[in-house]
Amino acid sequence: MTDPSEKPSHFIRDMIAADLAAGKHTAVKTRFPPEPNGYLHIGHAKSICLNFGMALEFGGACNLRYDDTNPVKEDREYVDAIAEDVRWLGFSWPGEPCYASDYFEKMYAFAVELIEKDLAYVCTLTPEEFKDYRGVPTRPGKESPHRSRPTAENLDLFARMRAGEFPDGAYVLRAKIDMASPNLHLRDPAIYRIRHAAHHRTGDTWCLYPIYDFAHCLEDAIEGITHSLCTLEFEVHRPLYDWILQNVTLPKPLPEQTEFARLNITYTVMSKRKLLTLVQENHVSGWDDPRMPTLTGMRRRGFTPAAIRTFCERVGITKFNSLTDYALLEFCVREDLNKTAERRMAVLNPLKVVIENYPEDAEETFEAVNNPEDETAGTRQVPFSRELYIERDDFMEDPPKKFFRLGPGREVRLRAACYITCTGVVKDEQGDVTELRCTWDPESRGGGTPDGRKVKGTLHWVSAKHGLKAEVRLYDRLFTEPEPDGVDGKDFRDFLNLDSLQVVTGCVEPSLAEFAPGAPVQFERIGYFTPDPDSRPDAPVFNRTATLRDGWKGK
RNA sequence: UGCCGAAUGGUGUAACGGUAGCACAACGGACUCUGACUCCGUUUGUCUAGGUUCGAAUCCUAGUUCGGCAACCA
Repeated sequence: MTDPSEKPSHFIRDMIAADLAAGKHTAVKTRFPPEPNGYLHIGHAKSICLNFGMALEFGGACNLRYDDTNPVKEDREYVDAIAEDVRWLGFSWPGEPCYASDYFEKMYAFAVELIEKDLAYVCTLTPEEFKDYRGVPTRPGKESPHRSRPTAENLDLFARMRAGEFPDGAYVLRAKIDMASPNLHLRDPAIYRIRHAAHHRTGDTWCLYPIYDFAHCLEDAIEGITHSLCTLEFEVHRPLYDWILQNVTLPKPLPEQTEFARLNITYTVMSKRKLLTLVQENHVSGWDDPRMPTLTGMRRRGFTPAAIRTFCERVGITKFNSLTDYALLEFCVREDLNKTAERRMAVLNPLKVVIENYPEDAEETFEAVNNPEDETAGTRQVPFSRELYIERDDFMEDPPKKFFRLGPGREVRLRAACYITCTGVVKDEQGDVTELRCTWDPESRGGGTPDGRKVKGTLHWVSAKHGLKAEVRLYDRLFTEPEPDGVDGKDFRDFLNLDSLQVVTGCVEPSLAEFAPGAPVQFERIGYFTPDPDSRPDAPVFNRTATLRDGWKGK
């Protein structure tokens, strides 16, 4: 899929194609500019797929750039995790990642240029005064008394700000634009603030840091970005983005900012702040908790890069604030995993079955297909013996007509093995079923019989003697509300799903011990799983990625 | 009551003045050694009101609704 015409169009793809066709640019250059203050989530994946995707599609390049202009919030830990996540998603960037902090010296020079052009001034209003002077949307602001400070004095003060002569917050550099603008961002916005804080890369070199609006457009220009794609909340910043670029000396063409709607998915939250809260308050085990919408969490959960990329493509790119159904994400993983995951059998809620007419000490193996969707996946041998486990849900003592599974006197097929008929039910004092007595038909070895009789149900099973005990972590949506952060007067934590994690001990096919964390597997008739990093061959742990679709649902 | 932006089935998206299409979801059916997969079918839509036009989801006007913006955050 390298031909853009094969994909459904969206306005950004159309715009880039038009820009290229018009000769506005000779090559496309985009960037993905995360701030290293948290882990990447599925919302970032949309942006990553867009930015890297457009570059790939049009034969250009996309930079990974850390927008690290605020040392108090950023950390090295995040830098490494972000690069790993982008790579995992399947994208690469030219050379080393870029850092806004690499441009601090250049940015400083651009700030000096603005001062020299009388387009910036040092202001000593306190933050409270600053806010007061800015005014409100419906009323113009008023000009700072320092607005007319002479250029030489501005230059001197700005140099002394850099030299560390003043404490945090004492002075700020402001762009001189228009205090009466209906756009608040144009009312002489602050562009540099004093922060005596160690930066994760530049250390103590600086105590003066540029603010986003000033820094970001310059980062784009310095890197020769042609299309600066960001989310809708920056739409009102665009006039300032353009103003900065137009008022300093820069080669043309200048980068242009285009905004698109961020991703929202039902039953989850998508802000770094809220995700951080979940981590800090221990509602989840960490950023990589499989219930988190973070890429690291989804990876641990068993989501594949291909599934996430397909999802991002299907969600589309628009300027409309939408809420995408989690079911679409689930569909995308199932679609991918159905083709790639090997099948195995695992019983999550075991019910013992004794095959009365099967010799006590005998055992044999049956050949099972690893993946019906992929012949090259081959087959495996599955051990069978007199005592087995089946799923408790696959038996009903008094089943309704439409129940295809096991019941007294009923015959079913054991997947890849043989037919069995239930001949007796053993119960404990409470009357709960503890064991099933069955007989098998040796003629049905392999799953069919010479007389050609049909059975409606096929059950998965595990030989009691050969099966491995495994911890299985069943994950469900983290929230009970489709829009946990969209309910008036309620906090998103009010909607945490207390049953989002259920841990069971299952009995699994021996061959499952060989699976490595991240490797996808389908437990037949149950769902898609992957071993957790906690998993060990002698103590396997599986995370449920997604259930299988269930067309029966117990009706 | 300021500015910016957006409105197409339950959800997400396409159409670029010429038959409103696709996907997810839901429902029904076929197939089936996974009640999976696959296949077939059904239901549901252009925010409202005017206007331009042979013809409007698309262009114009007015309105309605929703989202964003008042960190020395990004």
